[in-house]
Amino acid sequence: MGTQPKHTMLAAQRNPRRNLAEELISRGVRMTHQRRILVDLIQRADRHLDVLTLWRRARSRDSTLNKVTVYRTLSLLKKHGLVDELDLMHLEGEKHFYEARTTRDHLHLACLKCGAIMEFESSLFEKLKGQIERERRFSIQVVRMEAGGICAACRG
Amino acid sequence: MGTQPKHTMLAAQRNPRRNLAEELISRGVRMTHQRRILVDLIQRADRHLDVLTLWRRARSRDSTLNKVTVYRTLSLLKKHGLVDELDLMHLEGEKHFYEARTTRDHLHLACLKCGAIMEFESSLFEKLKGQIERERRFSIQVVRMEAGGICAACRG
DNA sequence: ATTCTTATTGCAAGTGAGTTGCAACATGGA
DNA sequence: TCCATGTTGCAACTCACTTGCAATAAGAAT
Repeated sequence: MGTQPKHTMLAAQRNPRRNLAEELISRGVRMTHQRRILVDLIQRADRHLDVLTLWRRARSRDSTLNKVTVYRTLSLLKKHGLVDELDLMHLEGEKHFYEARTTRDHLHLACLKCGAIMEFESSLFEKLKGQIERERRFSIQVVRMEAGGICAACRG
Repeated sequence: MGTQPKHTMLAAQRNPRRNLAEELISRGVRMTHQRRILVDLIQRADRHLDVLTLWRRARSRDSTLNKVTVYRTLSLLKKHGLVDELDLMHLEGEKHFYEARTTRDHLHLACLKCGAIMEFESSLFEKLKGQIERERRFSIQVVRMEAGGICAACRG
C-alpha cells in the first residue's frame, strides 16, 4: 500500500453540483482571493483531498496562502454543509479527507490491503436513512458510512 | 448540550458477547493485570467510553495504570476486531469512543443539538452490507455508520 | 516452586493535526 | 473612494496519540 490512497472517479464528478463559490456568495459569505482558489480546487478535485494536499495545490496558485486558511475555509464549508469530512478508515493516520457534497449520498469502501478508496451509491442506503428518519423521528443532517475490508482486486 | 454525550443503553448490553479476556487468551495474548482491568471495564461499560474516561475508571482499580497502556490495549483490541472505534460525529472534538463489538452491527445517531447518542439496528443495514459484498466483491471487515442531526426530543 | 525468555508496562519526550489571539489587510456596501 | 467589519498570516499553543527505552511481570519450561 502506497503513501497516498488510490481513488476511483469521485461521485462529485459524476453528479456535479452548482458552483461552490456562487453557493457561498448567495449565503452572504465574503468571497476572498484565498477562498476562491480553495473552493475551486475542492470542486475540481480528482480525488478526496487532505489538508496538506489541498494546501500544496493552493500554494501553487498563491504561494502566500497559509495552511490555517485552509483549515478555516474547510470549517466554513462544513458549517454550510457544502463539504463532507471523511476518515477513510484512518488508513493514513488521523487526518481527514474532504469532498464537495453531492445531491445523492454515497458511502466509502477502503481496502485495508492496497489502500484503494471506492464510492458506493445505493437505494438501500437511501431507504435506511428514510427508516431512521421515520422510526426515530431523527432529522438527518449529515451521514457518514465507511467500510474497511478487502477489495475485489486484492481478493483476486 | 453537556460536556459528556448522553447515551442510551448500549447494544453491547442487549447482545452480550463472550468474555473479552477469554477471547484474548484464546488468541495467545498475554493477560496482564492492566489488560484484565481495562477489558473488564470495556465489557461492562454503560456507555461509549473515551480514553480519558476509561483511564479514570481503570485508575480507581490500579492507580499506577498509565494512559499509554489504555491506548496500547485499545489498539490491541482493535487489531483483533474486538472493539469498534467511533467518532460520534466529533461532537466533542477529535477524540474517539470505543465499544465492545457485538454480534450484529449497528449504527450511531448523534443529536447535534443536545448531544444524545442513539444506536440503531436494521435489517436494511445488513442488506446494504450484503449488496456491497456481492456487487463489489468487497469483503467487509469493519463498518462505521454515523448520522448527525436533530433527535425526536429536540424537534419536540 | 524456580528460572528464564520475552512481551508488556511506565515514564518522558516527541509527533502531528488542528486551533487561537492578534495585528495587518482586503472585501464589498455606502 | 471611504469605511466598517470580516478575513488573513503568523506564531504560539492545545490535545490526542505515539515512541524509545529501561524496568518489570507473564507464563512456559524445568
